[in-house]
Amino acid sequence: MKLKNSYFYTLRENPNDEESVSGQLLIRGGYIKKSSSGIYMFLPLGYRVLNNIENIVREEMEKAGCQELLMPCLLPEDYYISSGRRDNFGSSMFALKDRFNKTMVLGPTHEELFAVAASMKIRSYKDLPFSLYQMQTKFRDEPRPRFGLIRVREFIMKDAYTFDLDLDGLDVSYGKIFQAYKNVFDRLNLDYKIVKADTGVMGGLLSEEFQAVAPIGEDTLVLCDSCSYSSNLEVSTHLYQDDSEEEKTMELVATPGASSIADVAAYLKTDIKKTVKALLMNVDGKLTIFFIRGDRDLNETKALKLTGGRELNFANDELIATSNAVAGYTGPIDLENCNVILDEEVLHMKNFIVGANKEGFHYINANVSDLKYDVVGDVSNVVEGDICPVCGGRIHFKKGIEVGNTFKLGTKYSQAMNLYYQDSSGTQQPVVMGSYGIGIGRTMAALVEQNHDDNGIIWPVNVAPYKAGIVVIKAADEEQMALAQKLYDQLMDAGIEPILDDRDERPGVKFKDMELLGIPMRITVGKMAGENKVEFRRRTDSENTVMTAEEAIETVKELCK
RNA sequence: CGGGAUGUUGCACAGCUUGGUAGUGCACCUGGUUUGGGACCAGGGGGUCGCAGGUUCGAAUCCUGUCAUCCCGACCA
Repeated sequence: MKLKNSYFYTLRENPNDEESVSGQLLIRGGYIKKSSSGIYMFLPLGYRVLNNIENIVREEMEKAGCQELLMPCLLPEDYYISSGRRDNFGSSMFALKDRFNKTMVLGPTHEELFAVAASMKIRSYKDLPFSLYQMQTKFRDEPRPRFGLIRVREFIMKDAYTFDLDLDGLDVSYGKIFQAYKNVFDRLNLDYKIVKADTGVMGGLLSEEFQAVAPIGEDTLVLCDSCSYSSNLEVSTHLYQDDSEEEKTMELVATPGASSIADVAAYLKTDIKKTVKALLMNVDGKLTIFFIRGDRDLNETKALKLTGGRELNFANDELIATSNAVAGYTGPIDLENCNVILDEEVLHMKNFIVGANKEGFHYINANVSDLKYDVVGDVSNVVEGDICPVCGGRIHFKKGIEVGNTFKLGTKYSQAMNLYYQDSSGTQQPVVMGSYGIGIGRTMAALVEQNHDDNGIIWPVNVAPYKAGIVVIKAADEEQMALAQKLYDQLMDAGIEPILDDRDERPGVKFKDMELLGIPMRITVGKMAGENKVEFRRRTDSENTVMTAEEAIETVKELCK
């Protein structure tokens, strides 16, 4: 691409409405442009990067034996009603009416439709296994899109689906795609972790996430210092430490004005870890009170799973008033008319402090035998320094961007969508499915988050929109232009399309743009053009290397391998 | 959906408190001087001040409503 007469622009300043580095750099480099909240144009450069990532994903999927197809985006909502997911997605699904007043939706993910496609092929056990995938635009009406391409409402996802006879078959198919995903992210040179995760709205038996490590990530990855334990915070567990104190007798003490757990601990001059706090929640309209150690947070995913609830919010005063709980002083001693849930960790605590259900009072030296509760379960979040559930090492956190996700779905969708096969004994059996996604745009953003400096993006060679850039110092100089053109032609012949900056700009502008864009290799054609000499430098280098034009071509070819 | 903020030319912003001819930097056009890390000088083009009402002789500025965008939270593959 020659910059003169090409669609190309860069911005010198950061956009005022973008916080993430990846969003800022991609916008400034003219890769993407926001069209509305969470919806972006992929401009020529951005589209090339997107295609490069897609092609790597495509190659690995094909290698794993997956076949590509293309599903529609616009679907009757009936598919999701059949699977029972219409309500799960709720308002995060874009819906519209067609001219016959039929409700259509924009697909947020396509398990249902793939099950329909699979049903065309599957009659007997001899038809299995196989797998399908597509690169396609997905729509999710996120409550709060943010961070450039990281959380958006319209995005391209590579989604794949496997169809198997049984769980053993699923394990094999799952393993193949899982390996393909590792290959993809390894090839992209992404710093990533694979973590166990909640199955969420997808349902099923197992979910694992591929998380690009980045401070801006919205997921918390729980990792062990000494083993390979890795898990999303939403499903992480830890080993409990038993308090070795002798049990004492519970005692009522006045704690005037101390209604927050931090106040209570300070007032009684105790470690906050010796306190048990109450979280008064509304689970599907029922007052549910969770008791967890004072320094921990409630984990909503676990809480909902344990209670079997669908929606969890803080309880309002009206709901609290239906019980004898006293906000700020709630304790699991004598609660009535509510569901009382004790975090499992409390069973390992001794002589702790709890609310007395009496304004201005707490109990000290409480023990589990003093408590009245309905259910015990793990409902709290792990914190850094907790004990690894696998090896006993210490836990630490990292932030991650979820770029890929794999699910063992089991038979949830095949049963809902009537996808059965006949086994060798002639009986109908539900097909066992798996589902697998990679966010292409999100992966692009994650790469920028991990690969940039003060001057701009630093693309890995295999996703860069152009692998090499030729900067002509003086475009009006015929000798320089002729050599630049020669380099351009030879790289084109080698199948490596470069950028040729033939604009009538000052050198500084050209260098800055090349760096902002993140072009991995730069060849500068300047004063030494008459001697057939150029300067070469990689985006990560701080110095130029002088070499002949031929050497420069060879170096580019070498680094592109 | 709650809380906060912001909408002024392609981009980034000032002006608003205290109403009176629409500003600055970058980008763009013309001319000149420059020419190896975002040049300089001179001249120039481009804006229904998000939108709709209202107050006023007069509104970018004050009031009401509305829309959009961002941030925190809720929510979320």
